[in-house]
Amino acid sequence: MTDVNFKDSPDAGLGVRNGSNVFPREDDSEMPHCDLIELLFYAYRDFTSDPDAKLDAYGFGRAHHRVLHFVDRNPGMMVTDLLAILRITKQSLGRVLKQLIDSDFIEQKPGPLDRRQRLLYTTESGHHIVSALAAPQSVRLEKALASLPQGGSDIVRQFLYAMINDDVRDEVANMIYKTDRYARPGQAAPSEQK
Amino acid sequence: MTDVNFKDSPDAGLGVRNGSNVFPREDDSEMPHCDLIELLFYAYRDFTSDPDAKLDAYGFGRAHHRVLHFVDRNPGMMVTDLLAILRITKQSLGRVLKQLIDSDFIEQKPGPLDRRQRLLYTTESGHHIVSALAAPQSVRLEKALASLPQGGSDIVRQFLYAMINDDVRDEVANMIYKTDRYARPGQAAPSEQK
DNA sequence: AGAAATAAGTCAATATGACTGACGTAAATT
DNA sequence: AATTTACGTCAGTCATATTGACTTATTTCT
Repeated sequence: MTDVNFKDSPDAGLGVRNGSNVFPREDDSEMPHCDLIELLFYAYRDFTSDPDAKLDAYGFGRAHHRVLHFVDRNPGMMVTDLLAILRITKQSLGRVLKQLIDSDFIEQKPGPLDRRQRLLYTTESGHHIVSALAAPQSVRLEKALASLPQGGSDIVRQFLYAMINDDVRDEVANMIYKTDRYARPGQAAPSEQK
Repeated sequence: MTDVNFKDSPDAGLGVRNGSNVFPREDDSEMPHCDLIELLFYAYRDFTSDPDAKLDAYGFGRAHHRVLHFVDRNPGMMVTDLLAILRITKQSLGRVLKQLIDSDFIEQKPGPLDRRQRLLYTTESGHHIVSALAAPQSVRLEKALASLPQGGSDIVRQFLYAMINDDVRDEVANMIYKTDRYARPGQAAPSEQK
């Protein structure tokens, strides 16, 4: 049923699944790294499928997930920042963000220094849903990393990092690897939310 | 302008970008592997952005890219196989596939053994567009892999492979790592197309 | 031979996530 | 005082996906 129907191919399974050297390179002459292009597709397809079922229960989609995730990890972030990360327009974000605010998963507070800003925070229930959505992804990652030899997870980090556009790489690293309890100087931590 | 506005954070840059041990783990207590979740998002975002500009020129979207890619790599594949790979419905595929056939990038031939089938092949122009779309992605991958230590690319392959759902992992490996010149026994190779 | 399953396609209606362009408002910066 | 920035909104559109029902041809099963 989930049979993709290529197993009767004369060369099916050639060189694959044979101990430690799992992936010999195929002929690269015409399309180098084609296997990685496809592996990325499949890996991401299944990785993102994890939270989808849970999202349905709330009537949300992947767009909501992304917003929830980044707001949760960067409490007090500006709408503009979120737009730059997601690479979408204000209008596209608008509907999704409104739904999340209306359903009390995300909260907006005026910026204490710049009152034009409406800084974003997850509510308690927002934080919970983020954890619930991340859980299956964490499990999948944990299993995948566990299958690697020593130091494998650092290699994977390096690889993914190197795949990001050069011009935003540093910004991204700052976003990911910071102590995010106090995103901006003089700003309230999420735990201080009313 | 592309400033994501978190660099004035007191801890900006903490521990990041310092030589070989580029990525120390942050506090994992609340959300393990959160950094990898985000790295995957950013890496895939930029990876898929490469072909998007070129696709626009043809009036196509990512859906067309996916179809073109998999048909090109699996000449003579069935529509049903494509649906299983892309995890979309027949109706969703229908429109995209029709456009690709109408614009002469994909060709359908009745299956010689089972005449219900309409096996899919890329035309010459279809094959060319696939190469053009893959080129920037190959370059990005090449650079990313070059930045890794010895054996890094195999680790990455292993990781991505392990991220795929267990139940389809073998099928996927067969699809990726086969000699795809003769996808089915007794079937014409793409080079034999009229 | 007849029934059931499969491969492919189609119709209609709908949802989601994205887009462009224009406009408004408040607040900060120059 | 003028400009820029942060945010929001209105209106219209497009691409990609969905569900459900139905048709046609062909193969397979009993």
